[in-house]
Formats: sequence, structure tokens, C-alpha cells
Amino acid sequence: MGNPKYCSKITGCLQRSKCPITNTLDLVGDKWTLLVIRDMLFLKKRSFNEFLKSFEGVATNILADRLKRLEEYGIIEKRPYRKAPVRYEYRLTKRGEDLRPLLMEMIHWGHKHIEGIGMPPKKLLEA
Amino acid sequence: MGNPKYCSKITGCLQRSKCPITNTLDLVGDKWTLLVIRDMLFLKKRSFNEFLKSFEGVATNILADRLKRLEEYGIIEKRPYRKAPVRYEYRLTKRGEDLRPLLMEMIHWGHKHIEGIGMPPKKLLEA
DNA sequence: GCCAGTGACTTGCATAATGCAAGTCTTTAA
DNA sequence: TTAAAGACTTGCATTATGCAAGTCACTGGC
Repeated sequence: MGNPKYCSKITGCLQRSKCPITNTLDLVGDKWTLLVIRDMLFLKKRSFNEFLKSFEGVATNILADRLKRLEEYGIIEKRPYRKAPVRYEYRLTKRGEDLRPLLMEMIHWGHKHIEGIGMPPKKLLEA
Repeated sequence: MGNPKYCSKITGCLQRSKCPITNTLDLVGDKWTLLVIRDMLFLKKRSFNEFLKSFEGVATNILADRLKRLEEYGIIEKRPYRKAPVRYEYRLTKRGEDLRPLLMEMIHWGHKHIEGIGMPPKKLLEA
């Protein structure tokens, strides 16, 4: 019944439906993607190794995969900021920055409804 | 480094971190959970079979699992509204209703940044 | 009374995603 | 010359998801 029928330019692949919630989930609704974006947005992280050091401990292969996808989706940009030895920096695009209100709502809901989460965002998010 | 250390009363299981975003994701951040909540919130669906008929086509085992979890998390409530033959109804609790702003932000972001998503939410969400 | 149908699931098995450890490659600093 | 940093890739094990089919309790029609 609900097989993929539409094609999105942002993903370049099949869609489950035309619903904006579904499509947003298909881009950023997994266990790790929004945590990378959190780290960029609130902790000003920029490099692969900085993301690796998150408290949650993402695996290197997963992180590499998510960064690649986010770049494909136009949510982040990757650019070398130094050659020899080459080092890369990842930054949110406007499209990525626009996820801030979504993250803020998650922070808000989490604070209100989950126990063991005490402090305001900035202190909380420290690695 | 990032192994589970805390115990949440809402989940009754280990947490990846104290971050509210992480914890919110661990409750509702997967491919299907928020679609069930969308159906309750915007399409007034209440029964197992109604959820099954979503355009995205969730599998019965996944749906059963998500409803069970959401009940454990206190996000929905299940109650029989008729016996012989027994029929169940699922409803959002306050905790579930409070996810509305999060969903609204997803709709907003999706509309703004993903192609092939034209119409306003209510028409869009039709199954 | 018998049988198809509805609603709410469960079970079994195949495929896909995630997690973990280890390895690669480049370059620099000791 | 050797060790270490940074940014990954590869291989394999574990988990989660997807799909089809089966179950169980009723009920309404013939």
C-alpha cells in the first residue's frame, strides 16, 4: 500500500509519502544525525574528531556515513581549511541552521518529560 | 567513553547521556513512532487498524511494538472501549500532546526545505 | 450451526542498519 | 625513525526492520 512513489530532489531517492514529517524523518530522524547537528549548533564542533568525542560515543563508520549524507542533503558543507596535512571542517548551511527550532523543541520536551535531565542546555550538552 | 550510565524512570532502561535531545530521540526518534503520533494528533486515528492504513504502510509487528513502547513511556494510553468483541482505543496523554510543537517544527522545516511537498499539513496528511 | 469477515495481534524468517575493532594513509613533531 | 594526529575504510557480529502468514475472539448473515 504505502510503497515509495515520489522522488525528492534533495535526497535523489524514493519517498515514502508526501508528508513533510515523514520526509523530515527520512533525512534526519535516526539515532545520530541530530546529535551531530546539536554538536555543531550548540557546541561549535567542526571536525570529524570533535564529533567523535561526543559523550554518546558514535562509531567512526556511522559518523562518516552521516556526514556524507548531511552534505548530500545540503544540510552541512565540508571544506578543507588546511592542506598538508589536509584537514576538513564541517559547517551548517542555512538549511541546517533552520533545524535549530526543532532541536529547541526537543530540548524543551525532554526537559519537561524525561527524568534524569536536570540542567539548562548549554551546561547539559558538555561532553 | 559514551557507554550508558544513567537510568531513566520513563524508560526504565539505560541512557546514552543526560542530553535532552538524545533522550527525546531515544524515545521517539525512529522511522515510525512520530508517524503514529502524527496520525493521532492530526488525523484523529485511534485504533490499530486505522494506524495500519497510513500511506507509509507500517508493518503490523512494528506498529504493535511502537504502540507498546509509547504506552510504557506514558505518551499514549490504551483502553478497551468495548468488550465482546474487545476493541481497543489509543489516545495521547498530556505528554504525547506536548509533542505537537515538535511535529509542527518538522512540518515547517519539511515544507521549507524538501521538494515534492506542496500542500498545507491537513490535506497533505491524508492517507 | 457454519462460515466468511473484522480487529488486534504474534511468529518466523530474510534483509538492512548499527556497533565494534582493527587497519589505512598522510604528514608533522620529537 | 618513530610516534602520534586526523580522517577515514573494511570486515564481521549483533540488532532492527520488513514481509507474509498464522492465531484468536468474536459477530453477523444464511
